[in-house]
Amino acid sequence: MRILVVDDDKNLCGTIKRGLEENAFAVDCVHNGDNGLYYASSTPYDLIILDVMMPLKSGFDVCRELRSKKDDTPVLMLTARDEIEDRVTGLDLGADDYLIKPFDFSELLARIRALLRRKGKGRSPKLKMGDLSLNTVTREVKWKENLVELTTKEFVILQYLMRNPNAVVTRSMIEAHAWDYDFDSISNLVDVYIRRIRQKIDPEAGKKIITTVRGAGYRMQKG
Amino acid sequence: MRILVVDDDKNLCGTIKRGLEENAFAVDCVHNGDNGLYYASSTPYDLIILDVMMPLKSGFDVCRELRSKKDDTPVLMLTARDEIEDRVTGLDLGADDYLIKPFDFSELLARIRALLRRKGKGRSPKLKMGDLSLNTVTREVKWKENLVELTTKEFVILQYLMRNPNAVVTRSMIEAHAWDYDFDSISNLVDVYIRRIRQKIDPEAGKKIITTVRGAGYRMQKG
DNA sequence: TTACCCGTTCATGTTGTGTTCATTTTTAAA
DNA sequence: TTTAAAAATGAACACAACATGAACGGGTAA
Repeated sequence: MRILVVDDDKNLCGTIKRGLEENAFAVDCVHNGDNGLYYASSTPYDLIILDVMMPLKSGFDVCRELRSKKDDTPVLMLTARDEIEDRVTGLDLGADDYLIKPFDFSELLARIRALLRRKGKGRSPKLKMGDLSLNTVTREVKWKENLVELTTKEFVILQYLMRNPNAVVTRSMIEAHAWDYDFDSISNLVDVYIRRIRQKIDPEAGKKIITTVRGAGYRMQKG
Repeated sequence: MRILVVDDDKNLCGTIKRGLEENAFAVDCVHNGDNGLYYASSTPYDLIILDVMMPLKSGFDVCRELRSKKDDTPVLMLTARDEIEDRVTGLDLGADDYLIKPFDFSELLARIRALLRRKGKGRSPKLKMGDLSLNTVTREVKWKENLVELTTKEFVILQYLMRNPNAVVTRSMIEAHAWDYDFDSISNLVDVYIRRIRQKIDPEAGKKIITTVRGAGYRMQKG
């Protein structure tokens, strides 16, 4: 899950980024509206967090321009308290939800999850494929009742694969979802991670759980 | 457990805040109805203490607006003796309990505990995980029948972990629940506390009781 | 005042993860 | 069968994340 944070308050950006990364999101931060628009249109994000009050180009402006480009990425607006009446404006412009600053982080997280679910991106916290199950809340992965210990990156990648059952998931897709904006693509990082995930789930059956589609990517079959 | 106190009497607020913090609650204070509403709607509290008599917006007003927003956070009303007849009004508006000023602090505490229990937030006063047990009322923590002496903050954090068995609890989550509203997040305070708790429970087995989930946070396994 | 406790910060040590790279194995096409 | 590209593999390294010990300072009690 990739999230773009657009806020001129670098401090707040940092806090949000850290918190979200703890929750297995990949986060990019930019500090003005123009960069926000640029990032948003050049990369597929699952959600965009937009501060309303920014110099030069406001969150409203960014949101309006996004929607006029038929970009329907979920947008969560951050507004200061005395801008509350702007809420209506924001929602009119196509924002999906708003949050009043200062806010509690768990509240932000809850709203993000709700939005992703609503947009069909997040779905259930429990994923299951055959003998393999994954719980995004407890961060537990089980293979035939045995707990599988995965690192953060491994967990993110497996989760992404499981959210796309039966589909071929290309390396670039995995890279785009699991890493930040700037990623040097000429590397076999994804291969290495797939190997490790397979190994940890089951040293023998691993290759059957995540199959290789030569020339394209990887695939997990449902059932 | 986070509590919001709304009372225009700053002195009383301070007293309540201090008393509750000594009993392992995290407390925010605001001094008028508008701010109360704002805080209540932007942050998830476990309980709200509302003074009835406040200039501009009364406790009744705040309570009414809260409930009309489908917010069912437990509300404890504080009323002066000569406003007793207002009791009915308050309860009608959705307050859960009331207390007559001046009151005894232990009485306040008892009612808060009762409310939290009733609303299922406090759940059982006794938490248990393997050889470790924690009693929220007596504030006792036992490890294999041995009493463990924890400071307030240590107790709050351990309690929070134990209320979330098996789940990964991130640093941001711990910070949000154990500290007041504004917390400078770039610090290793949580790490230090975890270390102390582990040490006090059992210098050797500590790391097994509270496990580290690298890149995410900490976890306590049930069973 | 002095002494003490607790919450907090800081500097330093330790370890696991993310990443790179070189080499071997598999696969599909010539 | 041969060959080249794609993928798998194992090992090594760097650094960020975490662990740890010590010290500071404000508040409280003796």
